[in-house]
Amino acid sequence: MIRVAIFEDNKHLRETFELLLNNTDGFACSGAWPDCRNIITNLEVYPSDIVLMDIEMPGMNGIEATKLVKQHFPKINILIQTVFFEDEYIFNAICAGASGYILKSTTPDGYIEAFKDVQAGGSPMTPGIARRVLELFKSNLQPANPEQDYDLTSQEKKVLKLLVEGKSYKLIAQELFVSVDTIKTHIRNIYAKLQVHSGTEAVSLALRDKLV
Amino acid sequence: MIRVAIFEDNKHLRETFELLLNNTDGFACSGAWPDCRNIITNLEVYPSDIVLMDIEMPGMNGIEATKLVKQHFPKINILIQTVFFEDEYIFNAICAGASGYILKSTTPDGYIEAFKDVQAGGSPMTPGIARRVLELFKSNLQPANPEQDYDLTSQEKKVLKLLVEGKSYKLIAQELFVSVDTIKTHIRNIYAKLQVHSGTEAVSLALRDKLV
DNA sequence: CAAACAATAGCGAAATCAGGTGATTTTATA
DNA sequence: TATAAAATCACCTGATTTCGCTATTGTTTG
Repeated sequence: MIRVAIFEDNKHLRETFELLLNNTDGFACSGAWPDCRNIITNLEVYPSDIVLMDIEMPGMNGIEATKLVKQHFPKINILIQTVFFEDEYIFNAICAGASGYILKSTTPDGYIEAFKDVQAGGSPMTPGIARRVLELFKSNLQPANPEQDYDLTSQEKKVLKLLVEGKSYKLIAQELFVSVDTIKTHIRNIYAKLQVHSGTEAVSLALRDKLV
Repeated sequence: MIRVAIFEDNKHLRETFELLLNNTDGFACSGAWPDCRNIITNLEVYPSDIVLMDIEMPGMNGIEATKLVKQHFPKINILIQTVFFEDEYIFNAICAGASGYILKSTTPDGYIEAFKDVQAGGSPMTPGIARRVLELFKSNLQPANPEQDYDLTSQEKKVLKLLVEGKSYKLIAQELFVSVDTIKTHIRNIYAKLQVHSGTEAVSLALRDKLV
């Protein structure tokens, strides 16, 4: 029996969900509330496997509530439903720990499917949402610079790595068993190749372009 | 009419897809190949809206092929299908520009649905895959350190930001319209708060913990 | 083999930085 | 309005860094 708690401010929708769940084999509605006041207490009193969460609600919004629930009940899967398509919402919902994100246009069967998917460890998503997630993923993850190699030699890479770790010339020299003057030479060459003029600049560039 | 090109090394599957597409209203199979040799030429000769791409294929694998196709035909949507559930594959497929990622267990109707979703600008995903994407998203995007604030004041943050940009004390002073000695003081305080002893260390930490 | 490159090393000078100490003014907030 | 926190500035010292030039020793490669 999969227990689903509903947080949805629209009375009609809320009651529809409740009815749908209680009339579907294998499902039960563990509770339905119009807002997230006392959400933690409510979920303590009415144990649930899944929370269906509306984003736009009076008082605390669904994303804040998601964070809160995840803190107190990490095992509960939270399915976000909304009419909003905004990247901002999607992004925040994911970061808050949502296990799924569906649009409100979904059919009753669609909801039941989504609940089953969530319970099985999946993350149902409207394809349109999924596309946004992929785009967000790409734009946030790929640091633009694919093929900037700067032609650093292996020794130069080692030196740069140690520089990134905040080591001084002297320490780097010790670590690589060479003289400080050699490190000076290497760093001079690194600066020339990266077109920078200070350690901080080099470190910045190295981290941004993933040279280390 | 949605034109779908198939790249799938399994002969039986390939022919099944061809049949399915040619017998579904609104769809046509623009071509079916067992590998990605001459994929660009093939797609030039047989224009397509969607490519259904297997990952595991002899010769060039589906992810490499996806990259290639996206380079030449940015408008073609590529639907990856695979039996693999590996994060590595999912990650690379997304970065390569795939518009969807479904498991091979999908039903014929499921494929048609997926094609429609892709054509409508969505990214159909098996819920299990979607979960992996969300996890990847969270782990790759949130760099571990949510609660390290270091209590930097707003001016200190500005200074740190400029330091990260590789500016010297003198330049930072000019930019903030204060004296170099003030900048020195700020940087001394920043170092104390971050527990570091050099600019490179501070920049490293700032970038890693997203303080800027 | 000669040329190019990588890695090593040195010297010197000017600039910059890291730290210590102390102090004043502004701003926020209880 | 009193107090704390933030922001400002100064002076000093020693250490470190940046950058100029030069040079030797291997290694690779056309």
